[in-house]
Amino acid sequence: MGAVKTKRMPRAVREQQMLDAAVQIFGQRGYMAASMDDIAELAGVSKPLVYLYLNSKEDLFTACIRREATALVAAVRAGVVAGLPADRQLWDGLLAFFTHTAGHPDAWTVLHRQARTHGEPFAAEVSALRAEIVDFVTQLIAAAAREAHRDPDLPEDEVAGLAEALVGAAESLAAWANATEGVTARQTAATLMNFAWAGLGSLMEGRPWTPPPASAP
Amino acid sequence: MGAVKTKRMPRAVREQQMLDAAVQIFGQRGYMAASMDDIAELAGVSKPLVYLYLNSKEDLFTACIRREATALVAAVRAGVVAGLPADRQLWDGLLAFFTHTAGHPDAWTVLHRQARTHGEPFAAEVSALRAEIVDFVTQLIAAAAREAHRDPDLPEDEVAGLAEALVGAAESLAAWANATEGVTARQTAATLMNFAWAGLGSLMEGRPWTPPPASAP
Amino acid sequence: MGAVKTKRMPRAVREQQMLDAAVQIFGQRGYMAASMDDIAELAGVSKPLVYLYLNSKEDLFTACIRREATALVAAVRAGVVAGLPADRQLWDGLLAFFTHTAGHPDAWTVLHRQARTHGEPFAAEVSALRAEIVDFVTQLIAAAAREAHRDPDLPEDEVAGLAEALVGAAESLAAWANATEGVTARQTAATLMNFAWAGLGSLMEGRPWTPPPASAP
Amino acid sequence: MGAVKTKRMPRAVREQQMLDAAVQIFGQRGYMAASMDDIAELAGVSKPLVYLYLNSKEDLFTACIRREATALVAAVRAGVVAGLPADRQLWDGLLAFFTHTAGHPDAWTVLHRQARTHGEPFAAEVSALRAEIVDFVTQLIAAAAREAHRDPDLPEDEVAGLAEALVGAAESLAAWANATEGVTARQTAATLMNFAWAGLGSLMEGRPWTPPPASAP
DNA sequence: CATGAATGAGGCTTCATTCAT
DNA sequence: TATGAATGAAGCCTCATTCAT
Repeated sequence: MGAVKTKRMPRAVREQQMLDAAVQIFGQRGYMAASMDDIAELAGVSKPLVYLYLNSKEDLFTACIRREATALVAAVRAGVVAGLPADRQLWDGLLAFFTHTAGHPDAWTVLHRQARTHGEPFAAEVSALRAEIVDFVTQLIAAAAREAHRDPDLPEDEVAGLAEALVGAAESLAAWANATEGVTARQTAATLMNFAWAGLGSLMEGRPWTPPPASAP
Repeated sequence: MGAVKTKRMPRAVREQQMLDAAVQIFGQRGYMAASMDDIAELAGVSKPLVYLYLNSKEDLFTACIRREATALVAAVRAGVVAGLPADRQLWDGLLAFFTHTAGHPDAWTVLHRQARTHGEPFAAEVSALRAEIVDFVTQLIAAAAREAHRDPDLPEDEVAGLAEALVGAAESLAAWANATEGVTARQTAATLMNFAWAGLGSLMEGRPWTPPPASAP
Repeated sequence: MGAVKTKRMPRAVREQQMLDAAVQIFGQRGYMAASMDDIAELAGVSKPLVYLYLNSKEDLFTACIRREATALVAAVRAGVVAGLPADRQLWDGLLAFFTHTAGHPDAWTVLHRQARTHGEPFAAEVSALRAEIVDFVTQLIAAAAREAHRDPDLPEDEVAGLAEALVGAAESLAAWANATEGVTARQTAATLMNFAWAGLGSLMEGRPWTPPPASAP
Repeated sequence: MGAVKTKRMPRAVREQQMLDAAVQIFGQRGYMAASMDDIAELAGVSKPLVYLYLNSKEDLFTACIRREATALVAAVRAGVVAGLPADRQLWDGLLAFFTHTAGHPDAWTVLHRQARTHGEPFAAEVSALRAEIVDFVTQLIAAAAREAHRDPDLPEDEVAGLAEALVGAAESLAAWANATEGVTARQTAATLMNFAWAGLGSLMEGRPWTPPPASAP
């Protein structure tokens, strides 16, 4: 099922084939369990060529992360139109996000699970991606609050926390959706929008909620 | 750094030491990257003893998962008082959850990331844990709705979806809180409570949110 | 299925239990694949006791060989009555031999296969057994020839070769009979007696056979 | 002592070197006691190369058995000329057989002792070899009987039994000859030929032999 | 540009054997 | 007499990585 064995391709193309194979193997088997043999075979090239182009397993994995992170951010960016209202932008962003993760499940596994599961060279790569998305969501939430004329009373901390929670939920849902049969990206996005927008409180007459005081030790 | 090298301990004690070491190593390095050598050394015993008591790397990992899953469920149960109002129960549960995950970060990594990242013997172990917690949350949400006299109109599906999303967000936040300096369990719990209770929608005049129609392809 | 676990038995009895277990395990699994753990467990004692009584795996194996070799020789001796004609003695010996090997298949495996398969400490033990039996057969053949008044013309070398061939065939047949369902010791002995007595030549008018001259190199 | 260390040989050649080494080590030490390290060292290569070419200890052993079984059958076939009388064919076959086993003692040990001593993957391999030889001998015996005009009265069963016994004796003798100083293949073949042709009965007036009735228990 | 040949290092697992009680 | 606790050593196997062509 690997790439058709064609000889003498330009380097850029060969590299992409290798990355395709690597993402698939890394996503399905995990970083440590993936073997360079398997990747080379799936890519339809010999192992020394993989080393010639991509140096080492670590570099290869890093290249995968970078390529897929870039692609994911680009997909989300492409889905959002700048001038629209905040909730519409959030919806569009989520839809683009879940569409991309559903379309590239191995890539999402690599980014969400494998890269974070293994030590420092890789976790940092994903942090950039995540930071960018959290930042985008933070701005949307702030904008939404502004549009709703709630500007005076929204502490920056709380916005950041909400954004973090929303992104965390989205990440979780993306993995869950990929692992579950018959869930579309639209459905996943709608679930999260409902959760975020309506909340549980709205079920209960909107009365605000405050934590009880910490009990004495 | 490892356990003090004491000779001739009863089997039960040694087993716990081994599990302690294993959780730490598995949590920090991942299942595949963890070596039985390292675990044995950290536990202060020789490798054959680890095999004598715990059979194989796979069995050792499973034992870790089971022990930590049991401990986590027990901690959450212990934090919740049955008769109180639903929102208070949810708060108490979340607080206990985040307190436990913050106090046992390696254990949480093992449960949340490592066990899920590697195939079927392990994922199933965690599913039981997760199912139990989702169930608990589902009942709380239903109870909350009942308390708020919203009983007629809450489809079971929606409650289940909300519970899923809430648990997913909690899982993500636990990992995030462990990875972030200076975040207390109370803060993490409060963030999630706010997100879940107030929702984003309450920021915006409470108007319900509906997805736009899918654009033509 | 191991020996019933009874405490405080006299040493001699315990030792026999251990040897019983060892013969069974060595016979079924082979010397190298047999583990002292398995033997101790089957014998119903702890491993250190095995070492206390029998020193080492090598010594244990040697003890097995010696015990079984002695028993086999004794069985054959007991089956033969001194004064009878040579052919009757041979028959009785073979019958006793095949009866014993059929009744103690693991012991026969240990003697015939395992002991010879592994290096020098063990092969020597079995050689004594074999030498004794070959010698017995040699004398019988010589006696038979004498009874038949063929004394002048039977070179010692040829007698020895015939004895060797007969014993070899018997060893082979014992293993084959144990591995084959529904073959009795009598049948096995009869097969060999027929082969030895009648020979193939008797099928062909008894004309003697002589090797062709070696072809020039 | 090992093969001369020549680098970069074509795969087929290296594989034969490895099999040579494996047959020697397996034959001298036994399957379980042989270590892949020793085999690799004797072959003059690193262990991973052995695994790359031959997969596993089990596969390596099987490859040895197959190669040596094939070679032995080929040697016997080459020694026999089809048109000659049956006794001459049998003699030629035995001579070729004992010549080959004497020339390749380790190979014979592998086939006769090691392969049979260890369980099912291997025993089956040798059974094919044995079956082929038994078949060949069976036909020769039948042909000999026919040449001697004994066609009416030779039950198939008896022919088969005689062939079994003859082959068993040959196998035993081959091992014995290899273990005994100064015995040539010609001598071994002659011993067996005499035993088979003349029989012991011819020493004793040719009177047929019948077992005494079983004694009452 | 591309690869067949080759390996050092390390991981999982098991075993014979001993000590301290 | 008897054993639960413990380990040094070794074996099978795999992998990332490099040469020489």
